[in-house]
Amino acid sequence: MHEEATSISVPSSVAASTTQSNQNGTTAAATVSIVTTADVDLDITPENENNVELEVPFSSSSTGGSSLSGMDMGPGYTIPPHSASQGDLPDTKYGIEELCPVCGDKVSGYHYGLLTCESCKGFFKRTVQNKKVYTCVAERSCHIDKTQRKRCPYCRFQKCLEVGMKLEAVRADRMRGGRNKFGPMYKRDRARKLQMMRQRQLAVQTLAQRGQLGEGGVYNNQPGTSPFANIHIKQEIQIPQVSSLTSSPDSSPSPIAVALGQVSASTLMQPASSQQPALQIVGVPGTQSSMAMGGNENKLWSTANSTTTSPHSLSPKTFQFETVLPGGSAPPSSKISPLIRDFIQGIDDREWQNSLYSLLQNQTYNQCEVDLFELMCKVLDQNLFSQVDWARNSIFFKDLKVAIGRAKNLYKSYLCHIHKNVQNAIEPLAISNFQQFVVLYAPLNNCPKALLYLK
DNA sequence: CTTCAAGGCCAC
DNA sequence: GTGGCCTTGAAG
Repeated sequence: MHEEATSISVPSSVAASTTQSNQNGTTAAATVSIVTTADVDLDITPENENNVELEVPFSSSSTGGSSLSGMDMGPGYTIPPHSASQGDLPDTKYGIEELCPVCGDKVSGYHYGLLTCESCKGFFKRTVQNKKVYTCVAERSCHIDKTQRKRCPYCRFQKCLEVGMKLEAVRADRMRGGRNKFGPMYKRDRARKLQMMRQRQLAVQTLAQRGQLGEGGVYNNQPGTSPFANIHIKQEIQIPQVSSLTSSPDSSPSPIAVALGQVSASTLMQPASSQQPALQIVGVPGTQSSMAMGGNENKLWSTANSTTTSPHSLSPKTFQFETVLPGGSAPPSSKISPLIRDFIQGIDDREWQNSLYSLLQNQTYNQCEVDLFELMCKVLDQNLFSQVDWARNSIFFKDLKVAIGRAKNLYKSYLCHIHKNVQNAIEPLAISNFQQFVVLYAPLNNCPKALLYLK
């Protein structure tokens, strides 16, 4: 599709390192793709060191918001409050009440790679099957929602691609029925969403009990609400949008953010492509773009339609803070709320502090709300990437004979680092110790290993 | 057998 | 061209 080198953004929980592998797994540089799924699965073998896939339970893809009552499940899907409070699954087809990531309409099922509405399914099918080439009369940044989706097919199709609808799922032979290769992905995504929902309910119940029992420190004055809801800091941070090609049903918000109600209603209509801060990744010919199309015919059409690259998805925006940070190592121009400041200053690792400040100061963000927990997750993500990079560049790391040994060491190191640096920062914020943080966090991510490492 | 994600049909 | 509903057929 985009044969020229293209600067794209991907979520920090999706990819790290320098380039992204193509479909054949061939890539010039090492790739670390991180899929936010259930358990830790570090596959770092000598054979595939240039294409390392990590399945880790951590993600910083949360966005703002703190409502627990609405049971927001992330961009595009929600749990009705009544269902959440009753601890039952909502009476919907997928156990969740989901919105189309393209237009916000009600989804009808998985179509071409992700949950979309019937309308966008049909639109995507017609566009790909008929090789339609649209043009935008405006600036290729038209807002797409349920009422305006017919206005600009160009931007609508662009958004379809951005949120992760897959061109290759449209059959060239138009064969009806059957299943395609995405079946297992749909199944896993469905299971993961249900799991997230259950885990979030568990977390809500746990936190509610903590509040009622008076264990929530200074934040237990409202029984039934999350202490994290009270430390939520409404700051406007702008998170860069990411490439469609990195989006998938796996690109949902962080379970912890979901569990703690940090995904606000204002983000529900946002596609997965605009969820989180990103690493800038420079695509190379035949890597990112080659994922989208199948045969030569499609490539021709794709090339002809390649001007559909959305410019607005790359437009940087600055972030804003509410209060000015007095002194410290933060840049003088930044505005940081006291809680964020306290959190950062509580970290006894100068490098970490600086990376946090630079994260806040230098990255380009889309508008969304951010809170302390999200900030922590971002740092943890970045730290994991750093550890992976460091480990992979270590000559001793290559000498480890068993891949799982590497993975365990890496993950253990990661958790120890978290423990060391976050404990002091968390304590003043109502969590009595880091174990409690992990006790909350690990089950949410189906990661009992995290608990083991801390014992 | 059921499920469900494909493509097809057709009123609008 | 759109979008709701129908039909199909491989997978489980």
